[in-house]
Amino acid sequence: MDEKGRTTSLLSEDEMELRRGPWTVDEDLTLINYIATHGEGRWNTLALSAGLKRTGKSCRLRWLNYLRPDVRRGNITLEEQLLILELHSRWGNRWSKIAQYLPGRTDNEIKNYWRTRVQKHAKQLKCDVNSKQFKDAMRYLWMPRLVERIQAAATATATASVTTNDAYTSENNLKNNHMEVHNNLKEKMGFIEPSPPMNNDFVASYVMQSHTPDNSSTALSSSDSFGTQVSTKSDLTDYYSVPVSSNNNNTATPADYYQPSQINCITGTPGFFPPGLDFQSLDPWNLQNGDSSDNFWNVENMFFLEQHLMNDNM
DNA sequence: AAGACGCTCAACCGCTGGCCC
DNA sequence: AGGGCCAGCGGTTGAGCGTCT
Repeated sequence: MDEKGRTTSLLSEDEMELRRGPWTVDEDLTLINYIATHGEGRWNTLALSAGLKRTGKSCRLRWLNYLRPDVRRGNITLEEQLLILELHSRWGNRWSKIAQYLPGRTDNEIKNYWRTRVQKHAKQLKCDVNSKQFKDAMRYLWMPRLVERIQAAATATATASVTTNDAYTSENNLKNNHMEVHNNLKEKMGFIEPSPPMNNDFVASYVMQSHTPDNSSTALSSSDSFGTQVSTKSDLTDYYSVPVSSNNNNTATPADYYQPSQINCITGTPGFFPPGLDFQSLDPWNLQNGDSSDNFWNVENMFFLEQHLMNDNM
């Protein structure tokens, strides 16, 4: 018998009477205590040594997705949603890769978010989640709207912080967290941003890229930037190397996203938006209420998107 | 009140690639 | 070189819960 724990292979699952299904509190405590003492790794032997009648796989999953102390619980934030949408547009279903850029979130959680929220909307629109139409809708409607909501929330919090030190501290912590996420992203990509925005730079980068026509021909003009193909480093460099205009203090007006001419310029897709459609009159979002991106899929937007998809399919 | 339905998410399954012997 | 084991990944399932009718 070698030191790699091959003793586990000598026992069938039946012989070990392995448990399946939901974990009990006792099992959780056993696993936590064992890892606290001995550390992670060698999951099959860990399961045996800890006296858990679980497969190593099951132990690993329970630990990584639930018991790990740095696992973040709670709703996916707007910033996280934006990041997920963006990263998924670049890497496709590479959940673990995407999860690397959302500290504390697991690949399982992101995958579930995608399947339950994003794919649901695609289904409602009767289109494939991987179709160009849906991806366009995501990038040109959903994501810009997320940016707007994030900025609105930041503005509201900043205003409140004038009178509340605690709120100020909290906001700073939030910003620092986002900065950390984004800096981590840049660091991993080996990209040096030329002129970092002052505020939430990840969000700001969206604003700047969409306000920079020159850039539209690179990162945004083609459906190639969606797809499931793995993005190259140069793709990302293009994405972040947006010439920073005079507006580097994150005060760009998100409403610009909704101007048809600009969007057509960006997409290079004539007819994507109906001529004369006043996007600014489409304000389905309630900035004061709710926190869910689901708000986007209200009657007006659904109608508009369905119309677009129908036209596109004809 | 209760059954149907839909949603969420923890957990499982099957596969793959890497490592070790 | 080839077999066996392991960790990790993406896809899928199903229990639990809330909402609707």
